[in-house]
Amino acid sequence: MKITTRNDWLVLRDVAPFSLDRTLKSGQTFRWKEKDGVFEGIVRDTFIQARQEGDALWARTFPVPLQRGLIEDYFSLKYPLAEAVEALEKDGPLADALRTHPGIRILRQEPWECLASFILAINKAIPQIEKTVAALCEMLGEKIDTPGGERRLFPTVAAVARTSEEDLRKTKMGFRAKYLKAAAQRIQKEEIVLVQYRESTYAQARSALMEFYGVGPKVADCVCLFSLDQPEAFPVDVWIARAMQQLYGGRRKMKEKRMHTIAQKRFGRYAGLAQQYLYHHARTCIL
DNA sequence: GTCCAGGGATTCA
DNA sequence: TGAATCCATGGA
Repeated sequence: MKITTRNDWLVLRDVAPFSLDRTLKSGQTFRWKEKDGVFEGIVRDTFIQARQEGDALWARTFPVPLQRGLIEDYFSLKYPLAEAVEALEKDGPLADALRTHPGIRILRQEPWECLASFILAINKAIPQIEKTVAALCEMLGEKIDTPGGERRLFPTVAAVARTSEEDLRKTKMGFRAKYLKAAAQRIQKEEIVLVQYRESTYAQARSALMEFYGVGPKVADCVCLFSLDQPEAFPVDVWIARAMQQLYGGRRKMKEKRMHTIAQKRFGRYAGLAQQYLYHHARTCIL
């Protein structure tokens, strides 16, 4: 990867394999918006505009320009994706998904935003999740000025913790409000630092997350995979369950426990990546 | 009106 | 242990 600048744009060349579009639309994150091929989003305190031209990723950041490290880190551009895909392609049933949707990478998100977002995602459809997350940010996020207008950061733990369940529910999060508030209050009270689980084993990180009220195996796995450097995490939602049943299940109904066993055995340290391709494939093609 | 969604807690057998 | 049931909400 070679990086140059054009005015305040960063140009990251030779990022292949990488698809900005598929990566941001594969259900990992809920705040990015696209117009005319330009994606706009907020990562931590930074507003980002990004577009892809072939094997080059163009990006600019506000208010601090040229945040090359942030871009490389968030999009996992240094992750050896070609090597991972080559290994996964040896698994026959997975080959279609890998070939049909090249360039999906696992984002490296901020853990609190990731945890909160996937609590809000419980038993919701993606457009609804996006609306609720947007409403929550609008209600509680800090304002920042950007060239695209005024935007808001994702709300802090403290901001959520001090908001009543009744007010949280104004964002249409429903029964998830008590889960979200409980998580924020516990993090604050016990001074939990979520990024510490980047240094833990997958099993430790997963079980620690499941101690949060309202966080089960699926939400814990999403947070492990999308924010805590736990690549073997394998979130099983309804789409993954269907895909696993169809590709690896045969006649009898496969239980969730077995799906995790299969993922670990067949995909190992690439399980999370395999899951992301299966998820996108299930939603766009096979089911 | 009915079913479903990047599920989890609770209740019941 | 494991299988129903309830939970809010909006789109299809």
